[in-house]
Amino acid sequence: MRRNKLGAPGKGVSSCFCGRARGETQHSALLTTGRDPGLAAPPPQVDDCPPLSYHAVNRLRNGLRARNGILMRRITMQDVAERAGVSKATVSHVINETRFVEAATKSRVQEAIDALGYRPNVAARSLTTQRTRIIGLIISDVTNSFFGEMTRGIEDVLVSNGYSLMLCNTNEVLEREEYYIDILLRQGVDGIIAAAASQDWDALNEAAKLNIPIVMLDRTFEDAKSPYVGVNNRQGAFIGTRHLIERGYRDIGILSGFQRLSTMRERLNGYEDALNEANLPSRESWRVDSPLTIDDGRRAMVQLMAQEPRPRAVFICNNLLSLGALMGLREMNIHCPRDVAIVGFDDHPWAQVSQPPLTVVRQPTHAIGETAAHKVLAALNDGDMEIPSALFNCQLVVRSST
Amino acid sequence: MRRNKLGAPGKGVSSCFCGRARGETQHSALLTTGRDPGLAAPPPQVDDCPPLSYHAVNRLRNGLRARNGILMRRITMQDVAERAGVSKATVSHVINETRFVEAATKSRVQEAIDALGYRPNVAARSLTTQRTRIIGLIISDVTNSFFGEMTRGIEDVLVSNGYSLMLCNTNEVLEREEYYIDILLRQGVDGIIAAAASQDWDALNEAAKLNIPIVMLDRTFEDAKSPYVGVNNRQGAFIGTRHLIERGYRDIGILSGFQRLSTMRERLNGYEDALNEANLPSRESWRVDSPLTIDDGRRAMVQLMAQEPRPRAVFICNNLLSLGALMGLREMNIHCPRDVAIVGFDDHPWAQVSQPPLTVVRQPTHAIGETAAHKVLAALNDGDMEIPSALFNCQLVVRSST
DNA sequence: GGTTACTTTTGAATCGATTGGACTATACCA
DNA sequence: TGGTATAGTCCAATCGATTCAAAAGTAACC
Repeated sequence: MRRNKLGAPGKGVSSCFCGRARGETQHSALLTTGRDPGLAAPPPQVDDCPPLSYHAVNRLRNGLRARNGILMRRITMQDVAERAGVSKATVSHVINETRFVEAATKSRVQEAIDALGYRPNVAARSLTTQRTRIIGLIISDVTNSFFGEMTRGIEDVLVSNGYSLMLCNTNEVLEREEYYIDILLRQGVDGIIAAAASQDWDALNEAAKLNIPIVMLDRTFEDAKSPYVGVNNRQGAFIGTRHLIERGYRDIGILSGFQRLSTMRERLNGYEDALNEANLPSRESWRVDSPLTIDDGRRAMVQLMAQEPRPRAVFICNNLLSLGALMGLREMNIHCPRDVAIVGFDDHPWAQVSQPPLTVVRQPTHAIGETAAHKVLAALNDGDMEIPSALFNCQLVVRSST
Repeated sequence: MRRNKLGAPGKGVSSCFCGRARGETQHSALLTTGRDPGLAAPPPQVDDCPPLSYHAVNRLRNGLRARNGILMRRITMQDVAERAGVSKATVSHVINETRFVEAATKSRVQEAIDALGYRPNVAARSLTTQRTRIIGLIISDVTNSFFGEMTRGIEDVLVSNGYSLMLCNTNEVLEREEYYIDILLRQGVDGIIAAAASQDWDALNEAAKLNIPIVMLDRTFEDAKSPYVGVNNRQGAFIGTRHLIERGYRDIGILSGFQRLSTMRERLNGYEDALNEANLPSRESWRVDSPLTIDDGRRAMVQLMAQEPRPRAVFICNNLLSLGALMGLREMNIHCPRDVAIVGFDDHPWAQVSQPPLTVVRQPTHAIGETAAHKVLAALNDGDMEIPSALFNCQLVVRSST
């Protein structure tokens, strides 16, 4: 029992590190090493030192050594229990309020916690409780202000409920989405909020089988088995397009994203609803689909405006496309709104200072995020409750581009 | 040993759920419950069923029951081991490549993993390894495209190295920052990247004591003990201001953020460097500090332009302020660049389509994020290495506002 | 056949919490 | 006095992995 496991040459960790301090009064969490563990020469053996657990050794080797040379052993519940003179169980019950504990005991425990700066280990807790208090968020790109603002709304709600957010940007790449879902499941997230890149339930099904609540954000698809939070895209596109009609435009094109996204399909529908209502023809060649990036938007707008005849107004289905479209018009020296009017989808502060300030259909992004977060939490708190979807209405914000 | 712990009335969970399937050929992960666990009436007792662990019971009660009525027990390493006819240890070694395993054994294990759809439990792994492969990111607000883009850069690097990102928005509120740091430490993050709201090392010191690598993002402060990744703000402000001078402007004001942020102090310095170089006076009243929001920027700009005499050019220290400033000018009917020229800090696509398109000092946001991520990972991989700070240069992008 | 050396696999301890059941002490009542 | 109820704690099993030390198997050589 005397042999010191740290004595092996080459490890370079001082064998003076004797594991935890014993005795009631020694509760200092700071232990110092005499030598720099980075060096290769074996330290002198000190034999009246109990062996270290391999975990302790491992931690040492892995560098749990503060740069100032002071070692901080992790404070565990056991330390708190010893200092307070109670059992681990009691400490746990104080922390989680899972059982009644006498006031005097409770305050002794609390003092010990404060004095030692105890911080529960979430991994250990998760192992028993099977919950992590982490929610995974899958979106295409935080850089897109639309997703950025939703993310913010989600995070606000989560943090005020004691949950953390794990962020995953898929860039609309299916493989990346699948990869992330796998990662999130390994991490054991309690729930997932997803603006899915995929078009079916397959990728999310893994999560569903493990009964992890899922909330579909922004988009959904036919066979989705989860609540959906987003806007009424058809209504949004409808009011946007109708606004153009009311302003007297009759030749109205649409710059849309790929139709595999439910949002884009619905927006196209709303656009056509408005045209139909006004008995205006919908011209095939004025309907341009494009990937949802600024540059693709620019190209698509150029393509649209190069046509003969060309539309006098365009409904644009996404903020990145709008931005690109403005760039395209600038390139072609086409003036907006004189030569062509524009209504965009998604509002953002810059739309107020663009040339021209953009008329847009606004989505309540922050509220959508908040709602989505509330729904995952609701599902977590009551696993059996059917969580209804939430559909927000869009709002028309009229500026100078129409 | 025959009594069934699930028999307690009111729990409403079928006692037919007998824990894991035994025997070699039964490896189906799907177990069905006969009744809806949501109902209150106690199910009939089935006595030849071994007792469940209280954890199993707990999980059941907590609703690990897929909505389609199919229960999926979590697949553990033990299951894989049994199916492959080896021990847990061997499975672990196959997965982590920690020891040589014979090719035949290895492939048997791999088959079992695939067949069962085994997914390691990160919490359990973290408990022994003391690592989580999670990096915490503390920023003020993802909604700010500057942070959004850095976040993106960080996430890209992390994910391609098998790490996950936990996102924390502090809104520049100190308490929130402290709260988050505590949370991150409980979660046991491996490292932290922080655009700190605080002005000293206190908040981060907790993390430093636990020897968790920290990278300061965008800002730093005097006593910071960690590497810093950001831009040379002084140089950036210098070239921006000098550009104004070169364009012939002599009455140049500055719209800045609070001087407690290192970035803002440096930018003010750069601005003054440029004025000094040209022997231009720096007028106290043309130096306006403002909180970093769009609306505050608008107000500050209005205040600045209401002065008599007023500056003929303004250097603006942040993208939100620039946006607000443009709004303010629009309100006051002041034309840019005719009445006042503007150079902003931070570039963003909308700066190309604003009225007027903005001349800006651009920071390589994505690269900053990537570098920051690389630095935490480097610190993790070699705990003893001194990680140097990285300072990027800014780039002037001339558009029409000057 | 026995010893040694090496390869491959396994048993069991461990990480740091949670929690059901049991234990102890005191109070209350008959 | 003895039995029961209750309040307050504690013991020990458990979650699902990692990893040390050692066992089991195999080959080589005398």
